[in-house]
Amino acid sequence: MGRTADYSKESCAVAATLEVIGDPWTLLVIRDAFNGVRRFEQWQERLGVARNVLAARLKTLVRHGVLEPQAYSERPPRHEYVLTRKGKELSAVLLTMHGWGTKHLYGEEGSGVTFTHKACGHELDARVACACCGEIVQPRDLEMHVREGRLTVAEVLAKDEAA
Amino acid sequence: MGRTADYSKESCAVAATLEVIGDPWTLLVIRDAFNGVRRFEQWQERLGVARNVLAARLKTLVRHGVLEPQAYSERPPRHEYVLTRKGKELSAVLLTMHGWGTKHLYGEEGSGVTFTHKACGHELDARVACACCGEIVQPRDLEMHVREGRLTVAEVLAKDEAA
DNA sequence: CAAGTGCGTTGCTTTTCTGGACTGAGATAG
DNA sequence: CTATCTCAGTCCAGAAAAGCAACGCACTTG
Repeated sequence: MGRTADYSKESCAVAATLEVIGDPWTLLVIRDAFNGVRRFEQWQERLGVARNVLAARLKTLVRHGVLEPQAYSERPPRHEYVLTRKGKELSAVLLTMHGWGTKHLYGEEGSGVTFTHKACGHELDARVACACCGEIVQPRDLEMHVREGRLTVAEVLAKDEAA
Repeated sequence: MGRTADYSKESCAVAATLEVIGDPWTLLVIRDAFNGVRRFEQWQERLGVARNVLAARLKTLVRHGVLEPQAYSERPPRHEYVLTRKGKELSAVLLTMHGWGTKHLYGEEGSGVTFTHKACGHELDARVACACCGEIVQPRDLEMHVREGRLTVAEVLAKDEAA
């Protein structure tokens, strides 16, 4: 494609997140990472994504600390990519997308991918809860606010890559 | 850009969802919709997105039933776009992205956009909960499964547009 | 020493975005 | 009753990014 979309002048956590995981394929790379994929060839084969694009995605995910390269062989020098804690916490995004797609696109039968909640053993139906009061958040309970004078996405991402 | 990425052969609710909201700008269009934006010119001005791209995005969001055109003037004939129920439920995705970006990209001070949970009056810190047992879902509690023989994303989206 | 594996890079084509000008129906102003 | 303004787009040239396929390189295996 040409993903020229540039959200960097915004000053919003959603826009900043999109700057990290908003490229085409990126979220599917992460999804597969949750399913145990760790190596270039595995992603390439499963997704059918172009090799140069995959290489670019892996590079930026590492740059942003979502994936971490880990050597699994000295000779020949080979490494695999594992999810960092930061990366694992993207499961929240994956789960809500999965939930929405299951409810509104796939029907009852569900899609070819499911998540199990090991704590209770059931297939997970994800809801968003408020960390403060614990209630399930309904769209009508939301109010969005905009504040001025915050760091732009560009500034925030520069810091993020430095870290 | 050139978003040529084609997930349609996949058979996964995440991929299907990406096919609807995975285009650049789309999620920011929806974010602004939650903030009360309803008209072409408003989105265009706020986001600075190219007009043709915005027109294309609005069209596909309508096609997928995320936005609904609603006349607000007969003469001249003008309409605005309002979120459907399906669209409002994308708040879950927005909230988890916002949460991740706030935690991992912006720090304590937060970004320029916040959500308030009207039920408890606090700034919302979104968590993913299991609808079945009510527990907050930790990444480590997840297990992903792949099943065969499900509808492909292409098939599901064709149905969705028909509906 | 020939072929294979894992992980990319390089080059060329195609698709999509960007930016800006332009259109068209109607409202508003003088 | 012509001239400008608003809204909601469309159109077009050019740039940026993805798609595809071939090649490179460092080792290993037969």
